[in-house]
Amino acid sequence: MAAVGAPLHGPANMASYPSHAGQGGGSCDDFESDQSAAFDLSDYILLDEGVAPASFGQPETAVPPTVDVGQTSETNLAASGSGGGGTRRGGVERPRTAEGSRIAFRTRSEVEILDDGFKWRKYGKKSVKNSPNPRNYYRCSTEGCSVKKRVERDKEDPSYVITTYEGTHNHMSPSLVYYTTQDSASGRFYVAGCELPPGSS
DNA sequence: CGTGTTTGACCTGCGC
DNA sequence: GCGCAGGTCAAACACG
Repeated sequence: MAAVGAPLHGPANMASYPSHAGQGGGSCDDFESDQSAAFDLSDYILLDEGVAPASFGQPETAVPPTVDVGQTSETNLAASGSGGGGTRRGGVERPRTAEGSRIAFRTRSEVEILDDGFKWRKYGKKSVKNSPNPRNYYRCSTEGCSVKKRVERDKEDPSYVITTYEGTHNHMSPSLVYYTTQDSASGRFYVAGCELPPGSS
């Protein structure tokens, strides 16, 4: 079964993964107000075996290995090309390291650009066969960070945006640094709270 | 002028 | 071996 998370709003428990514009302010109230911007995180799907993204805030033991995304009725993400060839990706399939962990989110949003606090640089746009909507390719613009994400609208419900993250940030989100903590043992980042610590403003 | 976006071309892998 | 499809590159362009 696919690791489809329960419907979520404003991923306060997802340190560096999708949220929405306006998060720069960084507070619970912001998440509430985000909803007015037509953002609703509906599903999250782990596409790849391996550790959860460091900033995802979950021990990797809690992460189901190798998820069959194709089982997700509305989110045939990796299966978008599985009709004839499974995940036939272009030549650049990279080794599955921690950098190669992938996770997809399905969010309801009017805008495709979900500001997760990181700075992304668009490097490509491609129309995909099984979807009338083009797929956009972004790369984390932080130097030394090779995290990528693909953004496309749900072919079945264009009101949903499917965002696929690939890789793990090796740095903190500029907008989340205020309320996350780093585990000294693993070096991973966890959400410490939803409010800015005193004196951080 | 610097930064980011757009867009067509190119590369690579897979199915037939 | 060929064609198709996805992913990436890079030059041109737009904007602040």
